[in-house]
Amino acid sequence: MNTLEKLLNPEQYKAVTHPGGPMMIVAGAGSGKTRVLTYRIAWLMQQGVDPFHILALTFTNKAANEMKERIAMIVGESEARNIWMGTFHSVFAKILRREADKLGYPHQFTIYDQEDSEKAITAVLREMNLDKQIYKPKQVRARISMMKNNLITTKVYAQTPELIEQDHLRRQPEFLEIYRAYNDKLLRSGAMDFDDLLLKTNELLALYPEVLAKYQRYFRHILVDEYQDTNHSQYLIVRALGDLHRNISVVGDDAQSIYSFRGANIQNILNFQKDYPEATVYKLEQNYRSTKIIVGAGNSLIKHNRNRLEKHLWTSNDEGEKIKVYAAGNDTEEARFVAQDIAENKLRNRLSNKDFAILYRTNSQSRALEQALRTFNLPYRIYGGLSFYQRKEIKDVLAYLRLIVNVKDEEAFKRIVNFPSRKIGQTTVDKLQVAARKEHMSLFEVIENQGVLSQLEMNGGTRKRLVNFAFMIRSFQVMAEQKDVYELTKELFKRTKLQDAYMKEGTQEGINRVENIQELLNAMKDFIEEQRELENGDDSLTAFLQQVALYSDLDRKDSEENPDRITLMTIHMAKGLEFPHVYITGLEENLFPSAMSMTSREDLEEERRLLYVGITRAEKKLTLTYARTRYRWGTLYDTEPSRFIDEIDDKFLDRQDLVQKFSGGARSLLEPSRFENDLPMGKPGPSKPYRTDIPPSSSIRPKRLKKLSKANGGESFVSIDFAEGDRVSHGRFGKGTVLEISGEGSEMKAKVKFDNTGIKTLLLRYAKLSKLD
DNA sequence: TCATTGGGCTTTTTT
DNA sequence: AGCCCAATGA
Repeated sequence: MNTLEKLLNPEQYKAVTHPGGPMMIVAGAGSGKTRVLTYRIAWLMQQGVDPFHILALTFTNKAANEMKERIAMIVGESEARNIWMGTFHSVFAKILRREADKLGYPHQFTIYDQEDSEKAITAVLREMNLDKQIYKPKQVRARISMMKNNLITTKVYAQTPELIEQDHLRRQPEFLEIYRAYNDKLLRSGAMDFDDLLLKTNELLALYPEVLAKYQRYFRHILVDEYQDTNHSQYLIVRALGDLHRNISVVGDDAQSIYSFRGANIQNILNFQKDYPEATVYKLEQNYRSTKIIVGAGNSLIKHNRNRLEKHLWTSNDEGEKIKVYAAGNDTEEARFVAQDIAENKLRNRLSNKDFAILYRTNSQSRALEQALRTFNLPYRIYGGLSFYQRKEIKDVLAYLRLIVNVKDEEAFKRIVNFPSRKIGQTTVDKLQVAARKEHMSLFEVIENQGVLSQLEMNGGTRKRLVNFAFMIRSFQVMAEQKDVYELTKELFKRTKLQDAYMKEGTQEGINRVENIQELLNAMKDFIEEQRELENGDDSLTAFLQQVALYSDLDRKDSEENPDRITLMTIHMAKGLEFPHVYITGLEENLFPSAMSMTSREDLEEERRLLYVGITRAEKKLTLTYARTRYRWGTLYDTEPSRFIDEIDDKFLDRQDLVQKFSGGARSLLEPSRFENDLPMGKPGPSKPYRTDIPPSSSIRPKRLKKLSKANGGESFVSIDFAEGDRVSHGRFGKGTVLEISGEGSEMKAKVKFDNTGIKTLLLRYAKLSKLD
């Protein structure tokens, strides 16, 4: 028996050493799917396959990085890093960048995120004089996205009478025209949206047989993780690229398909054997993650779905505790129960915060939970919602960089042309947009084109200011050739007076924004260092922007200061993760299952799979909660417990909700929970080991997230007293001596003379400064 | 052109 | 309740 055989169960072993040709691994939750993929890739390499010839597609960047690390431990770092591994989006963005000119795009094309796309659509509507009430930009974007994911280009669309008819029935007869204008705008902007990254890859492979042949020869082995969540566009790419060698391995679990709203097509996995008749199918049915109770509960729930592949998940793990079901009077109490339960559990069983996850259906549910956790001084980390790179101030700075890299980028242009104020208003931009469309140019080309610009009706001052703006961007371009991202951004920040613009607001928010930009600068430094450590690293501005565009909140590194935090996230984000103790909250009709999903069997089945994903995240103990009343849009609604609770076999459940008295809920309706305003800052107790430093503001979400990330810095450094003359050490600048301390609280700064790097003034809040004894 | 304010809309999930 | 945006006035 060889080593590999000892590490794997028989079925896993067979899959790992599958000789060649198409194969599908149907891998139940917690059955060692990642393990199999990892070993399979390592095994291939040990068989002599060159890492350059392996393409491994994952669902998140995080999954890709983790897998790479694990492979590196087996075959060595230098080999592992040459595997083509990443998300569909990032891998094909890279390939598209190489081949961009073939599609009429610049190599430096921008990637539009959802917000950019939506704004571009809004601009199209404005230019076309269409009513935003009838053509809701969000809806239009979603429909275009759906079309692109199914390879329905404007051309195909025009030839499909049913679609045109649909539009008339939907009272959106202009949809096709909007779709066209939007694409035209993207092209003129040298920009692709997320869906384009896949669609254009398909176009590239279809239009250029020699390019297809090149990559077909190149990728001798293709592995796809989370195959149940691939959409048609992704499916076609895999099929095209794999057609020569036919070494396609797909791994997935139809019971965990939860992304149909994003175009994912569960049929891809259900039909794999039809697509590849010679395919071998392996089934991983032993669960190594969870207790018998949890596995059993998951099975009993998913049984209610009709559309699925036959398999039976089992485990030899302990029986475990029954799943507690708790009903709270309202959402605040639900949150309080969860927080209290975690606090007790932690003490009783000597657990860490990171052993717990609180999952929910919608991001908006996180608010109440956050507040409750703060009340109990439990440190937590929220994933999702607005990621760092989606914040206004960050996008502002990035817009400058985007424009420097690609002057055609229209969304970037509009974002900053008048920020900080240059007295270039909407009216002027409208005129530019009209001209750009007419001349088939980008906005930037218009303002640099004397002929076109002089035709426009505007006063000389405005025209001059536009020319100045163009000149400034051009001068930054020159600067970008000599400086790295970090240096460039610092200089840019200074010259554009962006800082003043934020500070001028005179609000805490303005200060926070400047701090966030400081954090962005740190991220840039990290990026540069990281890339320079790599042999074939790329620390260019374009590379940075690309990474940032495809960055997801899950990719965010754990804070170094306090990684021990409770995880809060949507179930969607939790896919692929596991935690000893899991709470799933808000199990109510119309919330989970969502009200939007109750019209069709397919949608309802997807909601059920979603809960299945949630349940199977738990290793040891699972708790399900719901609230009898819940605030939605500011009004209190009565709720019904989710039908899914009753679908789980009763023998796995501890139905505390049925024995609870009704008192809690009813009273709390009359008087607001006494915990509501009882926040840690209000009464700072004597011993609060988990102080998270979050103010009890009723502030908006981004601000709160921001404070959370800031809290890391605060926590470990606020307590450190620096004094003049102290010897200190800094991660980047090395050792030095404190010359001066100024400012107070979060604004406290230290002027430090570093032995090798000179004098720097650091904001103690985020400077990674430590005291040397 | 810019700042303020009230009305309307929102919450399904995300690379 | 909170966010975005259009309308309004300076």
